[in-house]
Amino acid sequence: MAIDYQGLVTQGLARQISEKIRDAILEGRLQVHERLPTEEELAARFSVSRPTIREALKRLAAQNLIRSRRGPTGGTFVNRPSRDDARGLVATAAALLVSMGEFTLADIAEARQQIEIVCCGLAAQRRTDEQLAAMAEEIRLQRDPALLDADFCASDVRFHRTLVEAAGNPALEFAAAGVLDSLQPAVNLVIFRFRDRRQVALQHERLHRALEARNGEAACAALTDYMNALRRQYRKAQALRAAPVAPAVGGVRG
Amino acid sequence: MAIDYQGLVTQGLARQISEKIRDAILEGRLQVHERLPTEEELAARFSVSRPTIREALKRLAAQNLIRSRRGPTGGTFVNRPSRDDARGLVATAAALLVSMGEFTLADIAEARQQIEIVCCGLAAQRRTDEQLAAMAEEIRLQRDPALLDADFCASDVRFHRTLVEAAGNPALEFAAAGVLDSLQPAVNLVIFRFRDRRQVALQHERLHRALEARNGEAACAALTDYMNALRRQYRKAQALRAAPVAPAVGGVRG
DNA sequence: CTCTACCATTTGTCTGACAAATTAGGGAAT
DNA sequence: ATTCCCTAATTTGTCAGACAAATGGTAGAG
Repeated sequence: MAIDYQGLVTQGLARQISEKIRDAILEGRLQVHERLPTEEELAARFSVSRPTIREALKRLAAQNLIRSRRGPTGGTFVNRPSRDDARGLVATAAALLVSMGEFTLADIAEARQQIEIVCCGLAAQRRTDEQLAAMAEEIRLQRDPALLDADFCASDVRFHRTLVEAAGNPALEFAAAGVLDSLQPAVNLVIFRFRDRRQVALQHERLHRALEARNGEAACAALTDYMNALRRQYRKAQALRAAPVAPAVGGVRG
Repeated sequence: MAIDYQGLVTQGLARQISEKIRDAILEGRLQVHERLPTEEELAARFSVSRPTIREALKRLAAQNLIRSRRGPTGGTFVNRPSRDDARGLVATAAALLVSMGEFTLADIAEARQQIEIVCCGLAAQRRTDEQLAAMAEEIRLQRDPALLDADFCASDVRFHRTLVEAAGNPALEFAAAGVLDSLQPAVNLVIFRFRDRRQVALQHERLHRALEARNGEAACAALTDYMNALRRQYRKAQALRAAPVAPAVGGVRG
């Protein structure tokens, strides 16, 4: 392969430029909060026009890699990527894959169960009192009969996110982000009609007590029961969707 | 909160437009492979200029949500998001977080161990012969003394990715993508000098045999030993970095 | 010394234009 | 009649210049 021919320039200037800058950030040649040259200067450096530079910067802005401000002290700055930003990116990607049917609900439920079981073991050792209190607060919320279904689901997500957080491992939290923030709502949307909210709150409380006592095995058992119940309800929902005698399930498409 | 004041238009037109289109895709109002209007028509619809539309489209292109082609049958099309694209996004985000020091190496190692242990149990039941063969091939590669360190690490990553794949759960695979594709190379870069390659290949083979026999517990045990050894070597590397008597570790910054 | 008004700088957006790519269709040659 | 090539049309990619909006600094007035 002695062929290069000057690097195949047929891929779009903006794309190449954005990748150059992205690599510079990833490799640390551009420090966080460092201000990069003005758009005009960048255009001169790369020998392209300003709109092209702007398109390249937009690509990076879409990934939250840079931020821009107007004014004399303004300009384009390298962003410190926050965990929440990363979580959002992962959640979006996961949501897309779900909506395209790349995952089955059974896949999602299983992945969630396995990851959360891991978290239960770790959280039993490492949970803080604050995290315990946050879980208790969600349980209290979930007991409110006036709570809307959507809010109940949101509370459910927050509860389980707190569980993962209580495992005290940011890397694990990152890995779980996609499954929790995006996949669980998908599950909820399908089957929340069939979920007994009091039962859910009860199981949550059982889990909470186990973590309070730092009893990892009890926590795992509680979670397993919870997930098994969820799976039963999911199968029930699936059966009804397969043979929809009564329009019990509201159509997803409005 | 009776305040809205027409929705705060101070966020950038391109951003708003890209979010509108993104939501349309996520909610299924735009089908995959559907062609959306030409840039000119979009500009007219949104009452903005074409560069603004282009900036919005660039943001979406950066997320692989759309693709563009020139020509009469060209235009902008909705992309079917592939798992590899998603994996790439997650890996990039993870790499960024690692380079910013959001995760410690201990976090990463633990997350990897926990997730892979889960996969071991599932893979013992579900692994296909093809996956088994792929693992064997990697082991054969890893036994080659002429293999470069970088290639050895790459083979290591592929081996473990196959393990996750053998668990037969796409959602779990997605969750593990960040930890495997991006975090493990980071680990390898730090400590690969200290890893006994024959030892690694041996442990891999032990894992391979356990999966071949569909023995989940043996697979978990093999992986645990492997990860514990890795952790020991990591601590050794860390100690050397803390007190660098000899320049055994090449600087990362060249 | 403090506050206000102006100003310079930088990004955000617009207008208009041309270049490049790619397909459709017509015309010519076999 | 069929096949090949060439031209034209359409759409994105890039460029150039300009003005608007925001924002922080600074000079001047009280």
